[in-house]
Amino acid sequence: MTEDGTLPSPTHIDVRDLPATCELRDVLDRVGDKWSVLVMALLGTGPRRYSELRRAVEGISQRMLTLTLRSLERDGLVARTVTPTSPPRVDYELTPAGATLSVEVSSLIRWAEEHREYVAKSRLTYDEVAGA
Amino acid sequence: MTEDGTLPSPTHIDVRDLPATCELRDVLDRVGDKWSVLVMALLGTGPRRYSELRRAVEGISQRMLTLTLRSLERDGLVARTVTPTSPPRVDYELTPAGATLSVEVSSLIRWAEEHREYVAKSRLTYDEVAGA
DNA sequence: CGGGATCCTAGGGGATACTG
DNA sequence: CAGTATCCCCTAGGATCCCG
Repeated sequence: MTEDGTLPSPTHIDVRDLPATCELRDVLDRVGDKWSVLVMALLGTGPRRYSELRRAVEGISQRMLTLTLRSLERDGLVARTVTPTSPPRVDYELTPAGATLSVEVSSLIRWAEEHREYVAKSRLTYDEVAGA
Repeated sequence: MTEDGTLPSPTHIDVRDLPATCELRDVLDRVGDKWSVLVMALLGTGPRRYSELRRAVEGISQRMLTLTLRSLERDGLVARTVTPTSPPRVDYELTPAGATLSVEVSSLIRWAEEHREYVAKSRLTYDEVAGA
């Protein structure tokens, strides 16, 4: 809340744990969204063209890829470079700030890879107990 | 890569970078969702009761808190303990696997905190140029 | 090739009310 | 206290077509 700089009411508990939850949210939303994390991780390995990203992220629609890239660009995490050849060529690469995020995101993906089976198993067990 | 329009090396791109994108997705979705990351981070500092979480995560609806906790439990990341006193008491804590994720998630939050201003500034600049 | 503009639908998620 | 159940809105996001 409090966009004007005034601090939120000091009466609440959480602030020590999660300072400025609300304001963090929209930064985290970028990380949290469906595609950004994949795109960031990919760009972490080097610049990519639009079409490369489209093929690499497999399953993303051109609309969402564009939207994702725009948001990332807007947030200063990705830089867009247009080379007006014909056909046109557009490259995307991480900014320095983007690179630092990419590191975090990549370790998140690593976590997901390492725990994929565990999670799958947990779900089966849970559903089994609850379901039937 | 290639300065002209020709393709770089053949179909090399994604798989080694993002193996099994599709299957990773539903694990990442848990991280990516709006509330899980906050809840995980909070639980990373110790067990919490339902009502504590509700107040701490401030802004979450009881519905979403329950849903979030259920998913996390289902994924084997959070353990639920009911103490049938009256009034009833329910505690949530991270499982060992959950704890490892909590670490990742927390560093993500730290990133968000550290770059909040940068992101905000970037957005202003971008919007300004775009002429919104 | 790299997008913008449109249309449209599933389901994420808030508000509110009820229960053991 | 710790949920469950309903209603309902809204927008994330896929599909499609077009354009420089």
